[in-house]
Amino acid sequence: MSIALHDTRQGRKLPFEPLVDGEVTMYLCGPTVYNYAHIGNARPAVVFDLLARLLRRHYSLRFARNITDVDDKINKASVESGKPIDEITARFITAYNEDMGALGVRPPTVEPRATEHIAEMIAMIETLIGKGFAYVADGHVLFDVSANPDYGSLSKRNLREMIAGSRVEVAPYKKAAHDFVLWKPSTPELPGWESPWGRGRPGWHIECSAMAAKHLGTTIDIHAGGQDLVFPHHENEMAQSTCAHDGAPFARYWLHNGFLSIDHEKMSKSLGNVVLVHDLIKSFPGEVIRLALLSAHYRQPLDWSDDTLSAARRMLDRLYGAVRGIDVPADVLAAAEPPAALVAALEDDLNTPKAMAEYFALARELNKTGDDSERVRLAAAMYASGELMGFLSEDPDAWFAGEDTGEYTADDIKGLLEERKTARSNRDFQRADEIRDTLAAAGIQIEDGAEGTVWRRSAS
RNA sequence: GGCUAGGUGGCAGAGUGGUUAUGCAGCGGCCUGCAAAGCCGUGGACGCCGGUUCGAUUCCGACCCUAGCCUCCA
Repeated sequence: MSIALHDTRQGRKLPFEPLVDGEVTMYLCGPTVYNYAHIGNARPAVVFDLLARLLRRHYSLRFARNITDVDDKINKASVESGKPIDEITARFITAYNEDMGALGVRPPTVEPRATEHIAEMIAMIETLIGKGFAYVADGHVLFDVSANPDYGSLSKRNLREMIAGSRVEVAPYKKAAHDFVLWKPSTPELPGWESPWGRGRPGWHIECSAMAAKHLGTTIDIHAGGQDLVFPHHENEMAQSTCAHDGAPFARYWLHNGFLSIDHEKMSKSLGNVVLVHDLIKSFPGEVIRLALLSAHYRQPLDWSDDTLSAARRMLDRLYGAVRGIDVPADVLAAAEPPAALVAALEDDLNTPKAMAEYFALARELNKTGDDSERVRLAAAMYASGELMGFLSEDPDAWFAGEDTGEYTADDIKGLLEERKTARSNRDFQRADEIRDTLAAAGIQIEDGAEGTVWRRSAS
């Protein structure tokens, strides 16, 4: 077993070795809870859930995914909706976990909330001030980027370029344009906590540094997130943590997933093309959305369109079709393993397209063989692969039955198929075909197999 | 303007210095009462221009194009 991961900082694929033998720590930047998660938010959750599943095959994994529940966007949402902040954050934390759960994302080991770690943030800020990496100015505490020569090594940019490219007005209390806020004052109506610098709230980056240190330790193995977080968020986290911890490395491997676009456009409120997972799961099985998100390699850009989902649906139909009608005893299932080639593909920097190709190869092998014990063995491997990747969690018949549209219930269909069976045995093919056509018109396809007739609702 | 990734067959999307990706769609066949599903076979590709090489889609350089970041953003 050897896992290789692409590290953003070094810009290449590296063999993965945890700091402590047999144990892995991983931190993923989670949601800011002011709205429902969109499909772009879901990509890192799904991708790194898959990585977590893979890592757990070999290691004891401690996986933290934070919740940002103090943020100016939340404050804004509160003002706009007239609802208290607690109500908003509670609602969207629940919604996030439900939505991600529908996509097969398993809960992380810990899900720390920013508001429950204010003391740790204040302590870390005090440490940074004490060591000369931060300064107090006009009620704010700022990180002094110039005190950290390593700044820019993650996002591969240097200070001169950043200053030249800066389009932001520099706040008057900053010593330098690129210094960023660790703590800022709050007005009475805004959420705030008492601190050595007065009542205020944390800056955008310190929460992750504080929570990662508390729950995973000074040096973590894997830090993951979306590509757009590389700068400034992760660069700043790395600077804070490294400086607070006397130069101890913050994250040993930095993983970033590529951006998701919608019909070749950036997803944005102004374009009105934001796709919410909350809405999508009303129309599509979670596994279809999950596969759509995993259909491209995680570091590649992914363009989302109607075709993405229908293609994923057809792929899953093929997988479910292969295992349909095969009873796998529980003990066989428990002992089953995914094919080595599939695992190897995932262990090679999460090569999901390659893994899917191996998955289909397994399905083909299963479809080909007529040997019953072999079919059971291969079906068990199909399910074991599904367990690893987050697919085939449904009963195949239920999968193909889909959502009951109300036109024909499963019992109605069963009755019609009985009638058709009789007609066929009487060689009354006209009546048999009539029934088939009737069902087809309602979106129900039937398949006559050696073991009888099965049916499926075709994708809407 | 700077930084970082990309540009692969009808579509999606891996990968490789010379030999099949895979899925969907197409075509031919098998199976079927006919279909469907499945199986077998099959056509079709590596942005452009140079260079290295016996040989490049794969390595190097220039160019063109696209995306992300440089500002809250997964």
